Order: sequence, then structure tokens, then C-alpha cells
Amino acid sequence: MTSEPVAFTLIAMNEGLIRREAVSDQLFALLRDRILGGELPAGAALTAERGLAAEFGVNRHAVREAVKRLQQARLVEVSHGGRTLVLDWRHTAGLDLAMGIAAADAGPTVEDLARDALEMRACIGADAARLCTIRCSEDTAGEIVEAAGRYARTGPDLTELADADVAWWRLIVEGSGNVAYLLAFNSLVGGTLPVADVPDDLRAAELLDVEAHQRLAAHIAAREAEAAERLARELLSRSVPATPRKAVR
Amino acid sequence: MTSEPVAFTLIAMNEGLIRREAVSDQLFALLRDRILGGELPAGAALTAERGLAAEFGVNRHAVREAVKRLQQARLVEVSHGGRTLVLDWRHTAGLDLAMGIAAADAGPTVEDLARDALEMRACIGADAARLCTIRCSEDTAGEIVEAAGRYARTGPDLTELADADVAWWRLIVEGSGNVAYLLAFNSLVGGTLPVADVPDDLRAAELLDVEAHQRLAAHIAAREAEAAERLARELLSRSVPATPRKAVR
DNA sequence: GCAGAAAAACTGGTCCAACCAGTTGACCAG
DNA sequence: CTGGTCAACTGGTTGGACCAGTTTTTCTGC
Repeated sequence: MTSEPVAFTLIAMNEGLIRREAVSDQLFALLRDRILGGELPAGAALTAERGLAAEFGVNRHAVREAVKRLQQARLVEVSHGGRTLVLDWRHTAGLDLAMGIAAADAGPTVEDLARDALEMRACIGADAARLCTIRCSEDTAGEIVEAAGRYARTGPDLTELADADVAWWRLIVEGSGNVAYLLAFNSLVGGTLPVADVPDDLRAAELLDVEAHQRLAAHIAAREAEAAERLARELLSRSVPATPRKAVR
Repeated sequence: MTSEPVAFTLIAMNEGLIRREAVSDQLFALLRDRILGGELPAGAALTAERGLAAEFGVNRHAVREAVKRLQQARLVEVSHGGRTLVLDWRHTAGLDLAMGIAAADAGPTVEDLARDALEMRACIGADAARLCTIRCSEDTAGEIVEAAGRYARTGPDLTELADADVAWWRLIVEGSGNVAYLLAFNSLVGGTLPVADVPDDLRAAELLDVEAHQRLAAHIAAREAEAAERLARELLSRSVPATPRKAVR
């Protein structure tokens, strides 16, 4: 890493009245973005902990917490006594990192990422609906139908509707009995950005179609797996922007 | 948390000739498993950092690193000055946590989880093949065909074949242009358990079918999206155990 | 001159002790 | 009972020291 005069200072303790962020969190975010942005290329060695501490004027313990998180995110590989190496996030990073990628300069934009997340949501959701139809208990099926009924009586506010929609889908994903789907679902809805930058008209086409929600619930209760899957895919695909994307790689 | 005499001691420094594990890593794993196993139920307060440090006879910084990782995994919620609360992992934890769930007593078993991961792999892989067919560049399509050719010449060793298979699928997932798929793919193959406990005969049915790999590559190169998706799904589904699962929830 | 061993100079890992900065809750005045 | 104050928590941060590995350099001894 170059040793040019450091222009980065972590946010001061009291930045007006804004909530202060822990230094290790700031440092983690900063290093993460540098890695995702390509400033710290794969294979390169991260500056030593003592060096980073000096560079940012913080204690080494704070640096260690940040690096430990980078390690957990599989962005770096640390070895006792040796150097800490930057990994190729495209090969190692997991889905939980999705929310952080947008900050990268060279990487995908927020729009691309939102679209990717929605695409994945449709894919997982459709299969979850299918599996739920096949595997869930009668009680769960009943709950899903009930929840669809409540959904129909949910206020016209889009935000409120979106929350209810997530809760309803959670029932289906849980009913699929697939823990991997459930965790991926959490990653997708838990990320701050995924649903943030979707055009309202697309989102509304999905959320406002109460009748489709009830129909899907009915398919699940009636154990019509194929119909449930098809409807779920169609419903979830409405929010996916149809932007043709440039060829990759 | 009860204050009964502590029966847990972290692995001593030199456990024979075994590689020692960092204290914070051990502590993280221990707390994670307690949370996933239900010993620390959602909503409960985690023992204070000083308390944990005393309980396990380690320094508070080690505890902090472990807790920080729990926080990143969205297993706990920490608030400055307040208590650290245990979250409901079924609602918050992300896909990266999958590899840790098996340790839970009450949770899904390793077999269930492996099956779930394979199911998800099939779902994502099929859609990735479809998108790759639609979106990837000619160069990428060529690479995939080439790689399939190389795959045909890969040694009969199943482990070696499995590695080549992962590398080949990575090309397809990258070609799909969907970063979320790529990260989920990393989570699935990066986890230690996912493919570990799959019956060899099932796995072999997928890996040894070299001809299907080449056919799929050909579909992608010929831009036959529907055929590619169908073949991919069929191929990836072979490794999924057909065990009927008990109803969930 | 050069391979190989010793040693110095790194690296990350752990600990102690103190203090700052928020939150909680008990306690006391009204 | 109400409301505010303050002590006793909680997590957040700092400094310095030392242990435990790795890497690089240096100095041997042939």
C-alpha cells in the first residue's frame, strides 16, 4: 500500500447530532469498499495491523475487530505471523456481502444489484412456493391462507404493504422446510439496498395484486404445486426491471 | 445465564500437535452454536463482555472480537451501554451461516442441511444456466464449451472431478451476470458441509455424466435457453437425496 | 562462493489495566 | 405516586506490554 499523506479521517466522535458509528465499523466498511472497489486487489497484502492503526490514528484493537470481520466475510485471509492477504471476493465472498458491493467503484451499480437480488428472489420464491405446496403441514397451509386474507385488508400504504408481503412470503419460505432458502431470504430482505431502488410502478404491480396473493395461497392449500410455482414466479417477476444488460465478462 | 460451575474450557494452547485455534474463533463458534441450538433463546440478553471474559478466563478483547462477529452474522444486536440481545436467527441470519447450523442440537441435521443446499444449488444453477444462455458473451460461451471439453478429460477421481465441476459451474454463474447468484454460489460451495455428506452414488450420477455437461455447454453456446435450463435442473437434481421429509412447522 | 543455520525484524494473537460514553434502574425529594 | 438525580451497570476505546508464529537478513562454516 502506498504511504501517501492520509486524506481519510474516520468520522469524528460528535458529528453534529448524528449517531456516531463505532470506529471498527467505519474501518471495516472502508477496507471492505477498498477491496470490493479494486483498490486493494486480490493477492495483495493488507497493511499490517500496527500500520493501519497508525494510518488512521486509532487503536490496534479497533483494527483487529475490523480485520476479523473482513476475515469472516472471506474478503481477506489472515495467517498468524504472516501477512494478511486480500482474497478475490468474486470467488469467496458470500451472499451476506451483497449490501456492501454497491459502494464499489468498478463493481456493479446499485441498480444492477437490486435487479440481481429481485431475480434471485423470484427464483427462490418460486421454488419455495412449490416445495411449500408439497411439504408444508395443513396448519401452515391454513396460516398462509389466513395471512393472505389479512394481506387483503392491509392499508393502501406501499411501505406497510411491502412489510406484510415480506411476512407473508416468510411463511411460505418457512413452509418449504428448506433452511438454505430461509437464510437466503433473510439475506435478501435484510440487505438495506435490495428493495430500495426499485421503480414504484413495478413494485406496485406486484404488491397491489391482492387477488394473486390469495390465489397463490389457495394453490398451496389445494396442494397444486405446479400452479403455485408458476404463479409465484410470475408474481415475483413483476418487480424485476426488464433492462437488457450488457454482456458480462 | 446461570452461574453454575463452568464446565467449558477453551482448547488449550498446545493440544498435542493440533493446530491451535484463535480464542476469539473458539468463543465465536461456541456462542454461535449456543444461539443456534436454542440454549440462548431469541430475546435473551447475552452475558456482559466482562462476564464472558471472566467465565472463560480470557481477555475481554477476545470476547469483543467474537461478539462483533456474532453481530455481523446478525445473531445478536448490541447497543452501546445497553445489553446485547440474542436475535431470532431464523429471521435475521444470512446464508453464510449455513455451515454453522449443523452444530445446533435442536436445529436441522447435517443431512437436512446438505439436502437444502443441494436443492438451492439446483434452483440457482438452473436459472443461472438460463440467464447465461441469454446474456453471456460469445467469448464466455466459448470458454464454457472449452471447459466442458477439458472436463471430459479430467481424471476419474471423484474429488478431482468435483473441483472441476465447481469451476465449470462458476463460469456459468459468472456468465449469468447476476452477482447475487455468484455470491450465493460462493456461500454454497464455500461452506464446509454442503457437499460433504452426499451419498457417493448420487454424486457420481451427476459428476460422471460428462456427456450431459458437454450437451449443456452446447445449449448455452447455441443460445437455447429453455433447453439449457431444463438440462441444468435435471443434472443438478441428481445429487439431491429423494428423502421425503417430515412436515415442517 | 555458497548452502545452511542462527538471529533479527517483522507479522498476528493475547493479555492487563484504565478510562470514556452511553443505558439502566434504584433511590430520594416533591 | 411522580419525576428527577445519581450510582452502577453496559459497551467502546485507548495504551502498552508480551507471546507466538513467519519472513528476511545476516553470519557463519564448509
